[in-house]
Amino acid sequence: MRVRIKDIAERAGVSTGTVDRVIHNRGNVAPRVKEHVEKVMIEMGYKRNIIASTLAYNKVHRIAALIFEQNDPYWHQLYQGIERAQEATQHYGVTIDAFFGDQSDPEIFAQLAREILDSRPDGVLVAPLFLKQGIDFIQQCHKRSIPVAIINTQVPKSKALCYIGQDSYQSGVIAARLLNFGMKRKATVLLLNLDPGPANAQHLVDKERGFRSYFTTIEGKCINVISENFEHFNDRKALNQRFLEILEEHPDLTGVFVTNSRAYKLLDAVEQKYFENLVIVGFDLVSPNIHNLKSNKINFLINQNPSLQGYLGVINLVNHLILRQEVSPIQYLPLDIVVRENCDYYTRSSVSFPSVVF
Amino acid sequence: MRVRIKDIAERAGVSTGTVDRVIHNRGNVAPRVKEHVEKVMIEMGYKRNIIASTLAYNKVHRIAALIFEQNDPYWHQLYQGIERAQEATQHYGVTIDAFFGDQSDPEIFAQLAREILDSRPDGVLVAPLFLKQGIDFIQQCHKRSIPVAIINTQVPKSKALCYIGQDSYQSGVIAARLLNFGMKRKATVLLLNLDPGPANAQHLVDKERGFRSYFTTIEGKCINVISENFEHFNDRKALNQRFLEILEEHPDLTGVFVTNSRAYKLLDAVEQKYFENLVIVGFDLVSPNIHNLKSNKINFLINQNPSLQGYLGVINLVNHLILRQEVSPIQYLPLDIVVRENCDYYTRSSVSFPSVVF
DNA sequence: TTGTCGAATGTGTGCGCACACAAAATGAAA
DNA sequence: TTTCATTTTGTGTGCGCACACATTCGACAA
Repeated sequence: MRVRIKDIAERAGVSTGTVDRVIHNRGNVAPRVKEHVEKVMIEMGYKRNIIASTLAYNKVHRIAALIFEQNDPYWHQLYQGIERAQEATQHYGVTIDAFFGDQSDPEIFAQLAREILDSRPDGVLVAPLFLKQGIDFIQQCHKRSIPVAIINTQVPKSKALCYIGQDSYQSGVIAARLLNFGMKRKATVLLLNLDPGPANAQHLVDKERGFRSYFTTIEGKCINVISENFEHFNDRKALNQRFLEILEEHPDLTGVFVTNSRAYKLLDAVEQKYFENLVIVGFDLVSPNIHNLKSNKINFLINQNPSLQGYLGVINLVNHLILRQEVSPIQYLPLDIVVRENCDYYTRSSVSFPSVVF
Repeated sequence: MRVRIKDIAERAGVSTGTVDRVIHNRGNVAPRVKEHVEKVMIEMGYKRNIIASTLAYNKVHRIAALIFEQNDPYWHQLYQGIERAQEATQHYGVTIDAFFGDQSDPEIFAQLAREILDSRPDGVLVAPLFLKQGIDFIQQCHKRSIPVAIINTQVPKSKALCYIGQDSYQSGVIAARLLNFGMKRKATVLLLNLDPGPANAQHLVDKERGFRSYFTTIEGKCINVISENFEHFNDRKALNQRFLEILEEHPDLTGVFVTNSRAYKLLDAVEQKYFENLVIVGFDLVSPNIHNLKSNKINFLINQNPSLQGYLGVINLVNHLILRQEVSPIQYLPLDIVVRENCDYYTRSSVSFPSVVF
């Protein structure tokens, strides 16, 4: 049988109230008594019964999540992870409010951040897509002693509780390694940002650094890395035109690395025949990408596991807030290499989320 | 606020005792009353408060785990996962007894199985390495209404609660795909079982089937697949000799697929120079393998994630026993492709096991 | 009508803990 | 010494549920 407060109290010759005060550091305990009780607790190996504790607290913990539009498949997956965590933690009195920003509008992000701060949540989960506004928000939370779990985009030197996501630099390295597999001695590879641009998005910069660095280390090959930012990724005509220009400029192009989940946009915009000799590496198991992976148009996808990011973000907040556990500040998720043959096992959600807390 | 039994009772005009009887199907409730209470429960969206329920049950759930020697790195990792699950679920009154078998002795397995049955556990976790003895054990548990979670080795048509592990067939396919990357038009590949043999181990058979099937589907290549069982994998001299024989026989050998976690045994036994033009694919992130991966001697490892198997096995039993959740009968873990560049992210255990149940 | 027996229903207690409140001890001032 | 404020310690209640036990009801026979 586990040791209870009552057992400690008996052995120490005090009441349960006193033991309670010692455990919670409520003060008003004679120093000598406190010391003694602490000794007995260690001796008997007391561990708080989280079940009973949670029940007695009878408190609601509100977590606010600042993420992005649900109609983007990537963010939708992330939100699903959060919902799963919500289910898993509801018994502990956790409620989650999600706020959905706009990927192309930092101002909306800042506005939502203000709303969240006004609502005084117990914990915050944030994807700080915009570096400046993100840092500011995290700072404000820190000032109010609200723990913050960061996902998706790592913010250096932040005062957050933890970061959960990938090592962007290394994901660039992996992408390079994958492109390198079938590559000739001399070739050109394209790094393509289908994104508003790396100006305010550090992870794109990191990916490029990792990508380029890999090609400088390999021996016996001479790879020319070119990079391109293409902001209006929904304009298929323009994207098609630009890509054909690049192809013409670089007839030895053998690989394309799309730095986010939008590889499918490229494949949608440009005629199939141009890809026949190209290796394509992209990110994320969103359905249009999976479709292209299965029909051999995309060769590799790197899984960022957004749903796990959302799930673990919440779980870590709960671990901190309720279970009062140590939370490790940087939790890099694996860089899953996904090909046609192992794709299905990553998309089944039944496994990745254990239905159990602690 | 969540709906409580008390709320249901009030609204239905009965006592909490009656509601309790309805919830637990204890009988002795007038049919009309039962129906009414059920209706009110649905109306108000009642959900059992697992925290309070667990506390009130005040029951110890004993889980027995039948696994294998701890001094093998693979099984050691699996045991670590079980220990982690033990920590995570101790608050729910779960205790775990581990029984360690011998990989080369089915009789010990059977003996331990008997011991476990005698101890009348509430749930069983088993790695049925030996098909016959495994099926028998699962059968016996079923007869005694003890739920069984199977890990590591899938047992077809078993009456177990669930299987958690890899799809062996598909892992063979992936291995073939990985060997195929750098492969010439015409070549020989070796499938090597460093194991007592596939006689009683279905997963080895499945892996070979998957492996061979891949090479029959690819076009434009002519790959010769040879397979070899080598039981005395600890006899370095013999292993070296046999491997050199194979090399001599097949000068066009370009790839080796070691079907379990013992790829490092081959590299230990044979001189390095013979591997220079060989692609090696193995299983599992055990430290001698990782070492060889980092020094580029092993090219790919497929991660079977034994620790996650152990962890999820326990978690699923808990989900079934305590949380009374539906458990999906087949839970294939991803076939992680591990190379030098993403290896580290798989070996960090901080992430894969969320510290939270439900 | 009363008594009986089984079914139906209600009540009370404890699980281990958090916290409010009551009680006792201490110590300083009168 | 008494008084009173302050610190220290003890007690009781509730969190939501499971379950044992107490009570009431209803049908039927005597």
